[in-house]
Amino acid sequence: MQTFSHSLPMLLYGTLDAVMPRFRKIFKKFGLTEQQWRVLRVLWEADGVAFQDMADITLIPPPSLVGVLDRLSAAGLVERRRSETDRRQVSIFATDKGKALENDVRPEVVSAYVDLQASIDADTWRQLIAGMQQVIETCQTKTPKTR
Amino acid sequence: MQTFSHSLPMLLYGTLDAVMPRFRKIFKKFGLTEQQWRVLRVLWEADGVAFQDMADITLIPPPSLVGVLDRLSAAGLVERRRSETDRRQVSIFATDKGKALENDVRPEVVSAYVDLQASIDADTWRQLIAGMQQVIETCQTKTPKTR
DNA sequence: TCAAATTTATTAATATATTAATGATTAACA
DNA sequence: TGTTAATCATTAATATATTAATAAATTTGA
Repeated sequence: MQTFSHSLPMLLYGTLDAVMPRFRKIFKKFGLTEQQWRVLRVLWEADGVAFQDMADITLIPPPSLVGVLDRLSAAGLVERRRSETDRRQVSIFATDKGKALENDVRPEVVSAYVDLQASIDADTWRQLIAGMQQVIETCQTKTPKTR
Repeated sequence: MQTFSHSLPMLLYGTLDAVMPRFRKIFKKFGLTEQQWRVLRVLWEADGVAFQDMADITLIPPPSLVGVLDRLSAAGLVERRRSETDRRQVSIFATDKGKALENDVRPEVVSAYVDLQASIDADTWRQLIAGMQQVIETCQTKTPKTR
């Protein structure tokens, strides 16, 4: 079973399973899911993001993003605005309520992230990050995005 | 956005998004989903696996595994057998039809995996694998499994 | 200019993830 | 021994992923 469990995909899944529960616990404390947090995290850094860009940055597939935004809208945390120049396009904005969440949620998330990073040898961490970036770049040059 | 997109979780998700489509295409060619393939992959190596062990090895959460096994059973690829000594426990076995799939699917998957690995510098690959193993081990010593 | 092709967000259908709860069984132990 | 606690697979409810299809809007090219 060694080969299987030590394969790149299974280790990627396993690392996420090891790392994410602690973050999800924080999100849940504020009534957020992981995907909802990703959307807000992006808007806090630059409000007003095109739907497609949001999908690309958060890595949430467009059909899933529709539902995530529906629920964030229902919670009064974000709102959609249709472009005047091209009425097919939609941009997403954080509401005041959505913006206000940042001060509560983000410090805890940052703290957990700092703890995580501190628990790993610095060189190992750097190589891990660099390795993933290389895999991503290599794959997308071999299989360029259709868009 | 750099900080966010270069965080460990987002890079893990991004790497999976970069790597998995090619494999999923192969699975689909044989009518399998990724999770169904994982279950069969385990049974091909050692038939007759306890439900709980299957969940642990495949990283499929037990509630999801129930459905995966239901569909694999309906397709005639695996079967459940309840333990005689402890009737709570269930073990999973591949049927002849399930076993027969190995010769068709696995070579293609192995080939894609070899290609993937060959596209990445050997040292980078090794460090990537080692880094993830270290993160997994570090996290599970700090948060030992409840079971 | 106008019909065909393309883009954009969305819907649809099915599969899986997450968290909590449940029913059946077994273990613990007073 | 009998009752309580723990285990195991499963169900339930909701959210997300995957793939294909669709409706509305825009672009393209003859």
